[in-house]
Amino acid sequence: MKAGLVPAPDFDLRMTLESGQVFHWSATGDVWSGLIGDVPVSVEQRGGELVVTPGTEELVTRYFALDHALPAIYATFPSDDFTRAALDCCRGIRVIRQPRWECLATFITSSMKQVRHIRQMSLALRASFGREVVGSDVRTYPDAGAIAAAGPEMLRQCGLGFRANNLWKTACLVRDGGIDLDAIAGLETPRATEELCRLPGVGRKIANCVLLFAYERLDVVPVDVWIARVLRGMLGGGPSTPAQIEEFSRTRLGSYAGYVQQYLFHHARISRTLPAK
DNA sequence: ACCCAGGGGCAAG
DNA sequence: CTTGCCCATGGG
Repeated sequence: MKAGLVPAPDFDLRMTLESGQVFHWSATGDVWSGLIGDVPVSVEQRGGELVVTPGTEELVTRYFALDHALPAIYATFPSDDFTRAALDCCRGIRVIRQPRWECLATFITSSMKQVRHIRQMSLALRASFGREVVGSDVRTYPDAGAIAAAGPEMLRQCGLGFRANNLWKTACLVRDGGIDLDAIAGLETPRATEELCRLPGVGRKIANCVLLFAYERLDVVPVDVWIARVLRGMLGGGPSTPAQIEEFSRTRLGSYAGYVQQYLFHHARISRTLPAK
């Protein structure tokens, strides 16, 4: 691999970073700057290659999951009109491999917030409680100890509202060993879900976000208001309870249902109009 | 002024 | 098993 060059077939950097998975990258022209963990990285896509900060090639490859065989994953997608439209629109989005705590904490703050607000809170938390990194405008995501030490009132000043208590309590549990985020990687998905749902502010939806984005459970589907709408459309009217929607997502979206979900989500969000039946 | 946002938790029916 | 309500904030 040439220094600073990373092969990136079947990849769309911009859409991946704008698809509501991570919230701390910023673009100047076509050059994206951010942190992968605590490593400052600059990334620019030129066709099927990425120009990256020299020395970060492997890190970038792993973070953006450039080893996922996208054509094979697409082959498992269902063939309905909704999914086809989403794929046409969003081809090249990859499900990023995120740091566990950063992902968990960020999605605890995400409840009943728009993507733009999640980004604001994330950047505020980083600015207030993260560590400065040479070569990066954005600070690291504060670890559990830093969030726990900050206390709920300080967290609320970052615009978290009622989410401040949940984030603080969860941070205390993580810091004090009440839960082991690394150990969850070794659990079967149902057990892992159960473990995550013990945490304050974590229910099925956020647990599924964390499992998909930080534990590489690519079959898991977080059902938010957008996905619920799309899946209701796929179901074709009638009464569709949350339980029915979950069931549908598990059984009808294939073995990479989490990938399908990510495409449906981003397509619905950017088109602002649900695909016609 | 009103409405909604990548929800969760708990009480009540 | 469902439905209703509250939590609190920012942006359209």
